[in-house]
Amino acid sequence: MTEPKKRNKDQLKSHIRAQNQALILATAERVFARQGLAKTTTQMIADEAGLPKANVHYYYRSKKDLLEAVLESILQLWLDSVSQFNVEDGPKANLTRYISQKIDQSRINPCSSKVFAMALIGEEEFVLEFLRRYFVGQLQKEREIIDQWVAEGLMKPVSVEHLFISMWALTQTYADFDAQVKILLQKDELSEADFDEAKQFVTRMILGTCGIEA
Amino acid sequence: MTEPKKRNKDQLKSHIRAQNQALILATAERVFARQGLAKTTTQMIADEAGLPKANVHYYYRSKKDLLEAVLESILQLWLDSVSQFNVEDGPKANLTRYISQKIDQSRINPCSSKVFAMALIGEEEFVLEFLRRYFVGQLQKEREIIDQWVAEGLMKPVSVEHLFISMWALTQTYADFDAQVKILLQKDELSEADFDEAKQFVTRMILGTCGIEA
DNA sequence: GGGTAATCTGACCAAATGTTCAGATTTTTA
DNA sequence: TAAAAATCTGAACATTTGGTCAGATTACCC
Repeated sequence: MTEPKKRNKDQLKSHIRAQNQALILATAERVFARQGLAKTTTQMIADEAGLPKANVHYYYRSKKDLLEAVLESILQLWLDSVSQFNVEDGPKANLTRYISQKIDQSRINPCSSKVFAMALIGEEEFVLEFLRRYFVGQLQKEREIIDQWVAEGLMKPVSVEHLFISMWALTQTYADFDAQVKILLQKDELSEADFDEAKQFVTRMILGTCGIEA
Repeated sequence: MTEPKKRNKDQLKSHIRAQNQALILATAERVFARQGLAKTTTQMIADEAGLPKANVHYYYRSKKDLLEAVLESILQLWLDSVSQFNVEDGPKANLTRYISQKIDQSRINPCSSKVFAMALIGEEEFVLEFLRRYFVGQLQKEREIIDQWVAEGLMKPVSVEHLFISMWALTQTYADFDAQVKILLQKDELSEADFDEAKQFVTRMILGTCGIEA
């Protein structure tokens, strides 16, 4: 069966499973990002992973299952690597760190970013459900913190929703639409320096909007 | 043949052709935006247009041809409706107008915006070629104008590339990732008022970055 | 109204693709 | 080491899909 019962409680013994699943997930993410979600075939993923197609289907029953597993790993990665706001450090440090972490993510793992964007623009129910479950509550927390900062005179009042929409748009555009960015910047590949410039530009923009001195 | 010789010089007489092509293009754009480029089948487009599939293929030899025709019409629309910078009016009026026009476009024709974004994220050669041919030169013109404004002390010096990347990201996110925006704003549909708010927010942000008083 | 060009369309086809499955092979357990 | 569980895989299948085509129908011109 595709979901075999563990022989005993120590499921770590099944390292073959973990290893192959990781290989398939990483490969699938890359192929999805390069080819687009619908254009990608299980055959492509299998070939690139060096496995027969039937073996891929042994671990992931359907293409949809595989895509959702990829999306889940992407979302998990993000939850792990973007830290939340903490009131004490104030708006400047928090916003700067948030933007820096988001852009680092886009640079270090552009495939993740692109697959997520593709799923979002294609309105995949899986990611919409995640956003509904996670982001709405998250935004509420952030709103409270920002309100507090505003009350303390640490920043100007701004629309929290539009602020986050803007930060997402600005930080992800460099990964998601890298083809466009590369053409505008007239570069074959984006260097770390380009991302650092982007980081500075976006940070200055956001801090300025919040009335925070740079 | 698919490319029939016009019977006489007055090709306007062939209104059937023009009419059906327009119907197919408009329908295709809608379906592409809703389903994604690869998931869309010529059958879907035909059904939604109320035509047999073979009739669609009579006007557009292949799916790729049809997609490119759609993209071309989208790009043409944009060239027509976003006016260029003119030095005399100064940075504030120009930037404000540019942002306003871009967001209006996203609101009035969300399908166009989304199809373009899908093609861009999928790195369709057709749009990349357009960007190379058109945008690079366009950016050069805009850079000269902005340099002039900076020299006249009308605005702070900024990276023109990042400025335009930012304006594109900010103005299009409301159409391209409307699903995400709707969830964050907790609305079923975005109203004109939402877009106006976005317009103000983005404008304030960009003007601030350029050191222009609001 | 007759002839020609243009348009339309049902039927068909070849290729691609997601998925299944039976049996071979390997790994783990007892 | 033998049984059992897990993993692997070539081959096959059903469906979908882009695209074709011959013949019917309609529009247009003289």
